[in-house]
Amino acid sequence: MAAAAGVSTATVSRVLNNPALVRPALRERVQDALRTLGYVPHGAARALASNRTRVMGAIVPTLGVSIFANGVEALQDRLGEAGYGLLIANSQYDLEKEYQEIRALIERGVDGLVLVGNERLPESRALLRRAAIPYVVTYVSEAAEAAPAVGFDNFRSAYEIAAHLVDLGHRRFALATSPSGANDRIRARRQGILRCLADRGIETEPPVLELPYAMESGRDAVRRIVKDFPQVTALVCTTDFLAIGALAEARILGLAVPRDLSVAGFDDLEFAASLSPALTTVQVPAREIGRIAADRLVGALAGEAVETATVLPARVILRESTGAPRASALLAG
Amino acid sequence: MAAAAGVSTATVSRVLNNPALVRPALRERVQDALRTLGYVPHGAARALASNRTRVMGAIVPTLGVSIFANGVEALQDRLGEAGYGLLIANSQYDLEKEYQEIRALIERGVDGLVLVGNERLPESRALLRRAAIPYVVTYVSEAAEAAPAVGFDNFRSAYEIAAHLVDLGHRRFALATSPSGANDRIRARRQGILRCLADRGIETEPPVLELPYAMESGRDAVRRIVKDFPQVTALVCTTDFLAIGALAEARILGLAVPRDLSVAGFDDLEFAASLSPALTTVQVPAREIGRIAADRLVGALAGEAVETATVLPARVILRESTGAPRASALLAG
DNA sequence: CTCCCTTCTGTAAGCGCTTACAGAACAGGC
DNA sequence: GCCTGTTCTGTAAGCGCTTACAGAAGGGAG
Repeated sequence: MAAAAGVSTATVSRVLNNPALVRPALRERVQDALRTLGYVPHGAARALASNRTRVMGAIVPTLGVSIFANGVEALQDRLGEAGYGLLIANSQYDLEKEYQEIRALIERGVDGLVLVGNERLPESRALLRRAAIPYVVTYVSEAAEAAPAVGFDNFRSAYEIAAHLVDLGHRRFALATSPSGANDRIRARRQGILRCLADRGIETEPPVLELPYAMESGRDAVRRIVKDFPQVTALVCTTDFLAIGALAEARILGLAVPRDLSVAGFDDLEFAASLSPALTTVQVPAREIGRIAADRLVGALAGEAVETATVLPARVILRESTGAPRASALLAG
Repeated sequence: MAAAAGVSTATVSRVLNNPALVRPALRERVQDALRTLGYVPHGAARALASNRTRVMGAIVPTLGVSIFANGVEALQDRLGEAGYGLLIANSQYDLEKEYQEIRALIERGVDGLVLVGNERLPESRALLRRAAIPYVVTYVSEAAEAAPAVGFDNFRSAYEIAAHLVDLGHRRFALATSPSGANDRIRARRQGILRCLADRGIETEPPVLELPYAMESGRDAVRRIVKDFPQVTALVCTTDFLAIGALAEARILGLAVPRDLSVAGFDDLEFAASLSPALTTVQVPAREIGRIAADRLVGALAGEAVETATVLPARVILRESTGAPRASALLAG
């Protein structure tokens, strides 16, 4: 390659990495040669010599949940624009697996890392510290570690959606949640809901149904409510998945939503708006999170000062699945 | 590191890559040192010396479509088990962007590549040829190139779902499809449907509505049908997204599904089964595709002979959104 | 025209591994 | 105990780049 343009490899390298260093005439000669030869730099050699792989890593619980899929897509788009690649891995909501994946990504030499949530094994933190690479924690509003956070306030949004239901007149609640082990986002949502009810003077302790992460679980929740907690008029779910299942089961059982039962979700999946009734839920700024996480990482590598936390708005979207409870329910409550 | 165990770097390398070459006693001494020092190999140096990055690349149209998100997740899982990482990129259904991403991934030195579909720029093919890395094309049932295919038969499945509707007694059809440019899968589905209708002697040429890929488009389709093609009793969509929008709009307009209008989708998204009515659609084996694509790539690098094509079953799932047309419609048709 | 200073280009030393090759260690046969 | 053959380990040469350093080229002042 260098020979073809009659220059040294050093000059070629400069044309590629810092063209301003090379006199225009020479630069163009090299660029021509580059083009006609269809030269493709050797990434590994570059990485070894420069100590930068130009690849970032991201570990999300699963791509099967669209807020993560969308976040990763936005992350990749932005990183691509900045000249970085993206290595991905899934933790499956398992801290041990997350540790393994962090290790694997560090070994592959990622320049930076995007993680989800604040819950992490001590070994993971140690690994991160030793690797001395920048990383951001996402989908949460504050970082428990030195890393900046990019996300939204799960507690607060959940609090607000519960408040909306209280304002509508509901007094008897039930809560359906996916497993909260190793998932601080879900725990924050749950706590936000319970805290709101407590603050608003709801005296009846709401049943909390912790169920597997699946639509089927939402159905179970409704069956349980009908059977064991018939006074309940509002079901708050910590994810849309559960809420969608709940809506489906309510229809099957002949419960009118929201007249007999109000249902609220969280995440605002694409389908939430097209359900019948359309689902009241919290819109999660997934793409925004991905985009900003990319910027933070690229910025950190460029030596920018890091923000501690970027808290994005997560709005409650009022739709048809929540409404005032029936008068009879109010009396019964 | 080597010093800590009192051996040469060559021996350490052997312990890591081919332990059988090292005498057990020495091997353990080295492994101990490895552990206590928390040694992490330097990926780029390894890649440079061995000419293998242990990273694969995948380019999908978008992660926002869950069949691709699930496929990528399964792909990553399997590759991870085999010791490979996964670099991802999105083409956004744009062949030019796909070319750019292929180039970027090759430059990063991926050992193999997973692509979607058979439609590709000549430049992309040239790049792939020159890079001389194995790759597989997915979500299609045959490869137009030297690469093996891992997927299912879009044409055939679409044909079958159309046949189901004809069997139910439908004679007036409409077709809603997402953009088919740069998307051979969608084109195959469309052709499968049209071919079936032709084979079955449906004489009225069905209107084909090509619309943007969005739920909203499904709504548009139903409005168009009501307005311009009132005799239509069956709407066949090339993706569930459109079908779900169609179902939503039908409800709004007071059309009973399937009595007034049968609606069929394609993809079997998670929600398809929970809609009301539940959607008749084609189940796409996304995870299976990801898993097998990983195996093919890993196998090719291990020198295994390549299969030409792996065609997985994609079953039609009959649910509630399709049924016999009203008698009056039949007469009108 | 010479000298000095600035700007550009080439030389060469790595980056941290893998691996061909050669030499050391050991076992077995005589 | 010596020789041969086998098994193991060390030596050293890269892998294809980047970059510090030095040397060449060019420009202006005297």
